[in-house]
Amino acid sequence: MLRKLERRARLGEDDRDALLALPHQLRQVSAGAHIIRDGDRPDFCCLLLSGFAFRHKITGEGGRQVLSLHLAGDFVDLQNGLLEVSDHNVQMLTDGEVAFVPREAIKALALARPAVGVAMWVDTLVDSSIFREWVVNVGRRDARTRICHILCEFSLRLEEAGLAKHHRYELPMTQEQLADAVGLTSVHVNRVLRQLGEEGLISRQKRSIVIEDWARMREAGDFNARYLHYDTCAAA
Amino acid sequence: MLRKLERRARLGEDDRDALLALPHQLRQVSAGAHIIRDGDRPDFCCLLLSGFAFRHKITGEGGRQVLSLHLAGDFVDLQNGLLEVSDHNVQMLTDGEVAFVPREAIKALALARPAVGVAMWVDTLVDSSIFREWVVNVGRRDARTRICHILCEFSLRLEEAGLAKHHRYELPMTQEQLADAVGLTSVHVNRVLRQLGEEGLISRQKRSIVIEDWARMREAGDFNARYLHYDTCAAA
DNA sequence: CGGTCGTTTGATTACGATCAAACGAAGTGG
DNA sequence: CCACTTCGTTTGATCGTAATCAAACGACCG
Repeated sequence: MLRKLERRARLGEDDRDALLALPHQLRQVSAGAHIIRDGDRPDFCCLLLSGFAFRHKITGEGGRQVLSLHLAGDFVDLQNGLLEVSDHNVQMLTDGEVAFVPREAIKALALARPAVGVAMWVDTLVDSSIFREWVVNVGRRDARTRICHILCEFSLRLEEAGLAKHHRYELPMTQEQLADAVGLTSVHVNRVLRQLGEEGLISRQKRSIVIEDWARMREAGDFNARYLHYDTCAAA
Repeated sequence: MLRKLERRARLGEDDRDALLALPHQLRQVSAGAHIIRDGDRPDFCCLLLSGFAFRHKITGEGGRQVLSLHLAGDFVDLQNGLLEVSDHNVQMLTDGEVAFVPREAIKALALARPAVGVAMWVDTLVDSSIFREWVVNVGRRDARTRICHILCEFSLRLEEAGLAKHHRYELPMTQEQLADAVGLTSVHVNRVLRQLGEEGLISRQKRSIVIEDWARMREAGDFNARYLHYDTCAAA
């Protein structure tokens, strides 16, 4: 779980020990469970140990916008270590296990061990980059392109986490949740998915997705993995 | 210019001195000048001293999505201090002055003075929060709501920076750029602006905007300033 | 004085939303 | 074990918001 952070900055032995020594409380949570709600003043931030989680916001009209998907190993809400009040919801997508780490411990760690602080910072910067790409996705791409794009992103991220191979994976969300991630209705998402299947770009049964033609899919989704910053490591 | 950072974390005298001692190169830049391009490997990050800047991405189809607006005093591209390659463009909206600070100096400062590192981290976390709100804005709100929302955001941010008063300000961008920020066409933005004027929510002449009825505007824009995190200060 | 850029207005089109309904799978309870 | 509910998926028909295409206007600039 801290393999991710280590990729983000060069950490010493002590740094790693300090991370592992973080006080925390483990909890089993089931699908749909709320971890944090918009407006809360949480006194912890949460590290996802297994399962999937997502962040989202609800508009005044009742619309939901999914903001991000989180995999096992993600520090889902590092923001909450430093910002006073949460500006969005965090909810479980599947059953899973979460470690709750006190805010103060995170802050203290960042101050006491700057290398760890920088690693966590980089982690949130990559999150930020993904948000930017999502702004582009929902703001300036048509339905088909949006969906192809997000399917590409999921494929790479799941593969990177060892949860997928050969562009074949289990979609960790319903079509309705997917729709809320790309700013469309579930009805339209369903139609586009069918069409992508007919065109031979993907095949699927239930939630299982196979990207049959990565090159065409990349093209169709206007996808460039640069924003995932897989190559970045802030050497200390 | 470092007033902003000081609001984000308690800094000591030494910390402030270290910030002011950052090596940098001043440059006058004119409207439209590119500061960083998508795909660059910059060796600096830039602090905006005067004028306005914005970040944006271009899709494969040629569409532009504006990602953020930056005011004098903003560390526009702190990401570039730590991420290897830029995932978006940064461009000047108006003439202005920019200080270029070497990447390595930023990294070194974050490691040597953790309190400053945390302050910069918090700054990027707030940026992140704004990106999330923009995802919601373009993903799940209709044209009218989007535009009201962004006009509210600009009003507060400009006022906070001392560049506006009583919900009256000079819009730092053209309607076309505004359209690219909210994921609409400039034609439609223009129509909505006219309509908002007719309804008495705003009045305007050229770029000058007055929000005539803040309460109704907030309502119309589904606007809640929480995501700007003005109250947040990570005490050391 | 033309030329460019940004704004404004009109007419038409189209993409995706909405409304509606059926279906299958999984889970619940009698 | 089967009726029944619930949830997610699928398909069809219609509607509406914002895009597109087109053109005129005003301001500023060289």
